[in-house]
Amino acid sequence: MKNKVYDILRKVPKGRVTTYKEIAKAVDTKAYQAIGQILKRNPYAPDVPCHRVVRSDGTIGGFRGRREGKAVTDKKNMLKKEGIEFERDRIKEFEVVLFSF
DNA sequence: CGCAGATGGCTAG
DNA sequence: CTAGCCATCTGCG
Repeated sequence: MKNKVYDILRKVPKGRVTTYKEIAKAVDTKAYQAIGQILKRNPYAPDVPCHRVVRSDGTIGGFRGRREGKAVTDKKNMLKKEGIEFERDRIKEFEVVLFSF
């Protein structure tokens, strides 16, 4: 199923983001928690833009868990370049850029 | 190669 | 706010 997760996530267009829950639903899995792990240790770094995945409330989520602050800035910068505005560590137009499968 | 521990986000009270 | 849940990932022998 994780394979599907990657596949789904790869479908996310530039400038859009998704939530762990949405992915879980898309892959027919209730363990959206596992998505966090998958993205954290994203083995498909270039194929799967894990930085486009956020929490259900618009926060970037576990991306700041380990590299407190530094990685966050990086992700935010990447998303910002794609046209996603950030409010601190939360997405501003989250509902707008939110991509539904 | 196999097992166990730990992680990560969402829901409910 | 805290605790629990499910699926996955990592480390060690």
